[in-house]
Amino acid sequence: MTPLYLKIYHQIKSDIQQNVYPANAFLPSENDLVAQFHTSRDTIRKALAKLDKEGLIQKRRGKGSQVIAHQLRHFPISGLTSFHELKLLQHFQVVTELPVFETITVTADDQEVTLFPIGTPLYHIVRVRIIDNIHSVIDEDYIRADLIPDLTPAIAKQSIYAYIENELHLSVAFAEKTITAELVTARDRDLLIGLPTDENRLIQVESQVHLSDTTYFQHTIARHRPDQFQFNEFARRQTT
Amino acid sequence: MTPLYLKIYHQIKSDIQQNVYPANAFLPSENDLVAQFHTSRDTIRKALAKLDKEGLIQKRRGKGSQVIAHQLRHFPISGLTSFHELKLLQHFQVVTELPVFETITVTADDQEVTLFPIGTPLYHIVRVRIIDNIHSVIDEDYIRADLIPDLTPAIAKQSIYAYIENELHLSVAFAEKTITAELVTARDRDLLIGLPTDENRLIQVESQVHLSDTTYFQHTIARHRPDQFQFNEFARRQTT
DNA sequence: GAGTGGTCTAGACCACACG
DNA sequence: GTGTGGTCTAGACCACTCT
Repeated sequence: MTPLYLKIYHQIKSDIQQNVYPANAFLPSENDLVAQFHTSRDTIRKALAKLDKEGLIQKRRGKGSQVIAHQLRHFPISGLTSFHELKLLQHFQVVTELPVFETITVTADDQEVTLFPIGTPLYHIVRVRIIDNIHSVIDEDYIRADLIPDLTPAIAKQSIYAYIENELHLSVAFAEKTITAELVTARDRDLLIGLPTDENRLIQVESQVHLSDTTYFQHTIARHRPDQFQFNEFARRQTT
Repeated sequence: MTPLYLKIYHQIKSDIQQNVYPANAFLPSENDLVAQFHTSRDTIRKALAKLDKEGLIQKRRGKGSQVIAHQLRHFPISGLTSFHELKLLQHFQVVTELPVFETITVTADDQEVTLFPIGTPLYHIVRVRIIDNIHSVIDEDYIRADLIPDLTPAIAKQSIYAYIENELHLSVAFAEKTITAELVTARDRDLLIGLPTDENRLIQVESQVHLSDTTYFQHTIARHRPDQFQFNEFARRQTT
């Protein structure tokens, strides 16, 4: 059963996108929405809080909730959305290659890279994403094999997250991400066919991903061809 | 007057950082906290929601609120925090140069770059940040001069945000950010003294910043030396 | 003064985890 | 069953904006 506040959130979000509430217009007041949806103010406020967090509206005391006019029609790449889901939103032709699919056990050497304890059984998966015929990204994954069993190359070529969430019914909760610019290695040049020779760095997005019971189950290193990389974010000023 | 839920948030956050609640431990239940702080459950839940959003705790239905053990002791560079504030958190020696400080009026050419309408009066400010003796960042700002009057080079060398918020009492609300890797220009080489010649790109963080009445007042382009760039983020999986 | 969103209260029922 | 967090209600008072 979907919570009521989420239904209201989706309704209002849809109305914003359909221009029922155009950019810079004000939504009905919270009291009006209470009457309109036959619910309590707290429920309305939860729906509006979610719209606010995502950057669709700006709330102002004494005035109302105003629809934000976005400069760039961005879909945030932020917020832990997987590659597969991202590509569905867009209309790119994507081919995935799978140069590495193996199971390993963490050694002292691996430990520093993966941040998993020695002895942990892992899947080690390397995928190359070819987007509209350009070798764009190298995705390297280390995934705990005891928690995520029976991974197959077929699943890796589709969506690992869909398998984790829909088949295993595990809940992915949060990740710590770090974006840096790293020097190109010989292996990078092997995998990213067509990378111009004067490019000396790739943009790296490194993530440690955790389940909702806070167990750390996945380490991902995505290395992007620099001219194909873009990261968008909607950020609110901290209130502290 | 600070709202009660923020006081409770700060108290619990401090307790987490002081290891009163160590990593992986559970906080007292919401009902216990209600008794402890002599308040209502909703107020406690607001405080916990803020801790959850910032990645300090993970809430789990039927179990409790667990302190997240962070792999990297990160302070998120995310969330619209200004350069000046960031540097205060750390202990770097920072020198700011000010090669450009001028007022301009937007022309047809500028419009595409700044996204401001033709005729808008702007401050155009370029700052170079030298961190621990390394020329690390070029900050280029376009700021609406009608909204943010009387800017001076002295203010630009300190913190423009402190001036906006503490002197003008305006409220910075949100920004749209885009991170890309851009080709180095001749001007970049002039300003970023010491940039290695084999580096062909800078990491660019472009932001459109808005006030709480949603007016767009600042366009910022920060270009980082690639070996000095790092961007950290705590991201939760979208519930949609 | 009227209307707006921000905070706070006190209570209810539900879904889930665990013994 | 007991305890946990998740949702929802109905009401109150406050701070702010605008006329």
